Amino acid sequence: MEKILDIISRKMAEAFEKAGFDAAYGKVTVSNRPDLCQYQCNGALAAAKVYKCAPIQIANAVAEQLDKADFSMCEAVMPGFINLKLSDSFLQSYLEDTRTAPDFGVAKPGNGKTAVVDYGGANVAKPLHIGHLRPAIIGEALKRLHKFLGYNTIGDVHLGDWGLQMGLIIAELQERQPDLCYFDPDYTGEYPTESPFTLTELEEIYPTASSKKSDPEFAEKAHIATYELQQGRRGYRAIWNHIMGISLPDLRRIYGILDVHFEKWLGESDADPYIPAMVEDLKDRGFAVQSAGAWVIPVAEETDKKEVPPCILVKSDGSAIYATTDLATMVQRTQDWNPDKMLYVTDKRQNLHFEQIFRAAKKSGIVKEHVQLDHVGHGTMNGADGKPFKTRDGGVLRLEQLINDMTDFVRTKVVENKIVDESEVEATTAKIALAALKYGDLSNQPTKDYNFDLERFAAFEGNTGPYILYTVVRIKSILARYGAWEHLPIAVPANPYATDLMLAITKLGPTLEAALSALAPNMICAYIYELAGAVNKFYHETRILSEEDKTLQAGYISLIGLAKNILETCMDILGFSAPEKM
RNA sequence: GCGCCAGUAGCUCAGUUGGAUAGAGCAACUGCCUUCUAAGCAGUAGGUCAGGGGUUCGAGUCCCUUCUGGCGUGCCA
Repeated sequence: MEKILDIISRKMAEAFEKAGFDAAYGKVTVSNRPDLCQYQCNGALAAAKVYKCAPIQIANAVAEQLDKADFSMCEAVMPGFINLKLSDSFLQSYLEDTRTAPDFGVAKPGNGKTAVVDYGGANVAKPLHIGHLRPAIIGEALKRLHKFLGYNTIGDVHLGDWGLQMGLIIAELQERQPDLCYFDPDYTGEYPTESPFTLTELEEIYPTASSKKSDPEFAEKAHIATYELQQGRRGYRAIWNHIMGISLPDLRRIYGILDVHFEKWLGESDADPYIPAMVEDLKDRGFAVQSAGAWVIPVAEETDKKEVPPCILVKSDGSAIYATTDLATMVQRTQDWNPDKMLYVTDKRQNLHFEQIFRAAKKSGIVKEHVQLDHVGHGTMNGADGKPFKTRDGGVLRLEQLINDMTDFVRTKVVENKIVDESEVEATTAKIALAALKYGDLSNQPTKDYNFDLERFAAFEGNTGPYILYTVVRIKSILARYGAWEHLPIAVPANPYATDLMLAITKLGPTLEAALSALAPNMICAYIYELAGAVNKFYHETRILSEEDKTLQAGYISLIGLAKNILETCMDILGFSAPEKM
């Protein structure tokens, strides 16, 4: 469906042309003075300069050319704005088209193209912590947004399972249990299927090892272990398998609670088979050069305002680094999926790294020129006091603990309100808590740091996830009492609250498209907040179930039904959903 | 040093192609439940958009500059 602004702009452009001016000035925007009009055109102000006459004269001439059937108001006002209000018939017929079209008539710019979203960033051997919340939530939302807008999407968790961290664990394990068969280079038998450590132990081993990186002797051992693992040393691979076997189910479980689902559970290790050939090829074609003992790809460009260091392909000790696995992953993705777009959702501090590998990939042809590469660098989540989020003892807060805290907080309120039966408390609580958590995060711009304030996010009033859910629940309640409503046409006479709601509904398509091109789920949050507000105002001012004019009542029902469907669609893109009652 | 990002109401934040009177929420104060869920709605109050220059008919938005804070700056991810 053509967007409403495009339709009006087209009509405005025609009017400009008829009045003897360039059609390009006919662009119409949503009014920033809703008290005066619904839409406005500022083209006459810009045109005045070129045509050397007063903007108001142009505005008047243009306004006269507009078709009065489409507008209940079109007037030129000083200094030269053209203010517009749509006619009821125009708006209603547009809304009826929206209601009946598939996916509300939203355009599908994806058009079957493939987008890979790389957004988990979880490290095996390490429990998910609060730092993993944002990439999971933002990535999931961006993936679903792409899918809704017509992309074939592939979400890949891209596990951190191949770097120095694995060497650190192996080195630490060897110090603790040097007699294990995994460390015996002469061992040729089968390795035990049972892991020598539990999940809990593993979660303690890694941080301990990591804290010993400053010890040169230990660091050396870890580097060697990393190298040998990557070279395929049997015993180390066996340990690696144990780590994966223990970690993955737990990662899946936590992501599952967040309703975050990956199509692919690949990791850095899966890129490993692609590394040798890729490195050889890059050397052969002269893209990789030796520098300070390492092989690097120079990626600095003449136009750079800053110094862009080369992309390190092979470290001086011969092992792979994250740039290596990331590039090899691009090789794999291109080969297997041939994507048109690759998105990386990680902490914004990795921005330079992605700049480097994007350049290296484009320059060397690993990724073709037309492929869109984007790094969605998100900010840090801080505590309510604005300082880095720490537990009482100064440690990093686990993601699961954060979810539990939110859930406990919400559960108390759900129980107090006594709206749902005891048997439904947990399910309702989970939905509200998830909405609170996700909306609280996603409503911020991805790039910005923000302060996590549990009570504020879970507050049952204001601009929060629960507010959106509550709006949907109210509509559901009315619809359930009314009966079948899905096929009722949109037919609501002029009424300021209904009109505002209808205007809000027409913004769905433009909002989703803008969110896609800006990679900004916060735009969708702002939209559903506006839409929910319009619903609640309408709800407050209109008696629906007690309306005696059945035709009018059917129109009301159809309108709120459409609003509910749109809210639920947007919520689904953001990754949460409403309960039946709350 | 260089580079990137941020600075908007007491607090947390919107404001994405430069437009009329800078918007929400929280907190404060005031109204509205015998009527579809008051987790709601309506209202009051709160701003030299960090400071200073500039471009423009018009700047929170673009350019320059200063200040403050955060981050990055070749073998961690």
